[in-house]
Amino acid sequence: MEVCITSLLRDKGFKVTPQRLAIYNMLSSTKSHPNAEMIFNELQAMYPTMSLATVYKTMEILKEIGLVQVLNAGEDSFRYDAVMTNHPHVRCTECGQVEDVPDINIEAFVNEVSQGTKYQIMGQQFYFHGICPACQRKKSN
Amino acid sequence: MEVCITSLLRDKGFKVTPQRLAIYNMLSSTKSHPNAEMIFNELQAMYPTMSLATVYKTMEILKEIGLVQVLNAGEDSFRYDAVMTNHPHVRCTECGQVEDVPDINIEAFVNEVSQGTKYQIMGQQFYFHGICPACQRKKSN
DNA sequence: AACTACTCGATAATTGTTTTCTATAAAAAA
DNA sequence: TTTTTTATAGAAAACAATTATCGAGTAGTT
Repeated sequence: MEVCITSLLRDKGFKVTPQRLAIYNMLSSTKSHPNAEMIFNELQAMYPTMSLATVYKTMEILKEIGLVQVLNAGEDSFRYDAVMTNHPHVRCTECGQVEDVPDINIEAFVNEVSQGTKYQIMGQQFYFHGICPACQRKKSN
Repeated sequence: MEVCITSLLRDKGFKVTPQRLAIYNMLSSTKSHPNAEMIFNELQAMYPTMSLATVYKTMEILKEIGLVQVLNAGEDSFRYDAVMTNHPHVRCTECGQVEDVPDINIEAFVNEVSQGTKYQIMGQQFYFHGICPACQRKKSN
C-alpha cells in the first residue's frame, strides 16, 4: 500500500512527505469517514506541528491522484474516504457518525438515470440519514 | 398556494411578510434549484432593500414548516427546492445547472438500505453529476 | 389607535476552506 | 556525497457561505 501511494505521488510530480504518508495511512486505516478537522486532531499527537492547511492540501492531492473520495453527507464540512468503490453512506442524525451502506447494487439505478436524463453520468453520491441502532436503543430507554 | 403558505406561517407563530411571500413565490415558480445568492439576486429588482440574511432566515423557516427542502449537490453552497417529493437531482459539471431526475422509483432501494444497515432511515439524498445534453453537444464541436 | 412581539436589514461574527509567503525538506544533478 | 533545483509545510491572512446581533420598523392583536 505504501508503495502504491509513494509511486503514485512521484509519478504525478508530487513529493513524498511524511505528512502525506501519515494522512493517507490514517485515512486508510479507519472506517470513520473523518473530515479535515478529525484527521488533524488524530495526527496532532504524532505530528504536533502539522497545520490544518496541510490536511486540506494533501486531501486535494490525494483526490487528484485517485486515492481518496470526498463525501458530502449533508453536513457543513466534507468527509474523506480512502475506499474508492462508489458506495452509499448513512449518517446518524443523533450521534453524527457516518457508516458505509454495504452490499447495494447501484448499477441498474445509475443506468436508469442516465437514460432518463440524457446526461453523461460521471458519478453520484447517495446518502441516507436516520438513527443508528445504538441511538435507537438509547432513545427507547 | 398563497393561502397555504400564509396560514402555515401563522399557525406556527411566524408573521406573514412580503419578503417571505416573495421568496417562496420565486422558489416555487422556478425549476432552477437556486441557492441563497441566486434567490437574492433574482429579487433585487423587486425588493432592492432585501438582504441576503433575510433569504437565509426565510429559508430556515420555510424548511421548518415543511415548504422547502434543502439540496446538497456537492457544491460549496446549498440549493433550495419548493418541490417536497423526494427525488434525485443531477448536476452538470460543465454549466453547473441542477435538474430533477424524473420518474425514478426509490422505495425498494430505501427499504434495502434500511434492512441492510438496521438504521431507522429518515430521509436520503441522491445526487448525480455528469454532463448535460447541451454541454455534450458543445464539447463535441 | 395602541400595544406587543416578531421581523428586517445592516453589520459583525463564525466556520470551513483556500491562498500567500518563506524557510525548509525532498528529489535531481553533479 | 554535495550541490542545486523545486515543491512543500506551516503560520497567518484571505475568503466565502452562513449565522448571530441589534435597533428601528411592521404585522397582528386588543
